[in-house]
Amino acid sequence: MTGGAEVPREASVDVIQRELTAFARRARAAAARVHPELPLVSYTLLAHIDEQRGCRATDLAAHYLLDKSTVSRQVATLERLGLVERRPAPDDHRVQVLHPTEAGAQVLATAQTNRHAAYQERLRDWSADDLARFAAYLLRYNTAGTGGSLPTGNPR
Amino acid sequence: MTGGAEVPREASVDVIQRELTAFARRARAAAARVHPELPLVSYTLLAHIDEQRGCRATDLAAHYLLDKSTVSRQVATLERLGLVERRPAPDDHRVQVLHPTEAGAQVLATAQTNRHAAYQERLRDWSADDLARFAAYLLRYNTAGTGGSLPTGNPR
DNA sequence: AAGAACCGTTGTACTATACAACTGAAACCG
DNA sequence: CGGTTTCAGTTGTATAGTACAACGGTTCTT
Repeated sequence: MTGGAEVPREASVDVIQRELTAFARRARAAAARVHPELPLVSYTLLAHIDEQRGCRATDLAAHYLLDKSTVSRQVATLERLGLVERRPAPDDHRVQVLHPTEAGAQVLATAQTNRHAAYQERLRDWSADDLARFAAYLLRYNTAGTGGSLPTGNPR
Repeated sequence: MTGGAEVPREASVDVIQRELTAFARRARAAAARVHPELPLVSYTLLAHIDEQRGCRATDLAAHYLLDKSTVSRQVATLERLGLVERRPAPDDHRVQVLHPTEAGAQVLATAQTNRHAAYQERLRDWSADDLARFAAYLLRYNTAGTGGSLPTGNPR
């Protein structure tokens, strides 16, 4: 296998396409297993809010290619659950800055721990080198795609 | 960077987790761009039916970790669109074997071409070696996960 | 000050999905 | 053989997630 470029590009691209698709199909079910207590997308948004140390709904929409109405409702859910709070921006009354509450940070920490454990388990047999290379490839793949403007043409 | 196992496992697992998640989040939107004419999941199922040269609804459910009711409705949609047909299995009257129609095969071919082009474009700058290795890693990752029994605990 | 641009909410509609209850067919078993 | 269990698929019901469109405040631009 280490011979030298024996595998044609076409075939590799095919495999990548197929496997990434397969992954995506199952991601949802997998996510639900890891943190069943939180409505999945809400969790993702909460994580982003936390990472950013507070952000606006519009930022979330832009980052995840979601409609602002979708984000609005997700945030409303998170607020109802007491996981985020909205702080009106003093300088711009249109904006509300979102912050995780104490409870939100807690939930997030727990979920992250679980998820992390699941990944650790799944990748247990991998060598450190393989892990590093796989991570690098994924990073490369994803950042390459981020450039496109993506017309938000989701199914409706 | 090629020094030797400088990157700790933990960090790589983190990156893999984050990037795979990011990928999954965007997969749906991306899929819609590539073949907007077909309801996404229906497309996936149709592709599977085609690959298998005919299969049962139960097979689809098992393969994609979907409830049979979900598959039933998806198949119904595909049938309504004239993309698949059901042939009662002669030996077992419970079973209906699904086959793509002419039109179904056509739609599938077009969508696949588009999707393939999108992947080719995205992976244009990659060397054949990198593609092969990335493909191998994805395959390894996904097949490792397939073993688990996965209690189908999807969000509802 | 008028209009444009922006932020977020709400109304409406649709897809994807699950679980539960059901019908019909086949297999098992005593 | 006849009863029970198992299997395949459908339908009822409920929910998450999403989009688009229309709207009400806010801020910026000219």
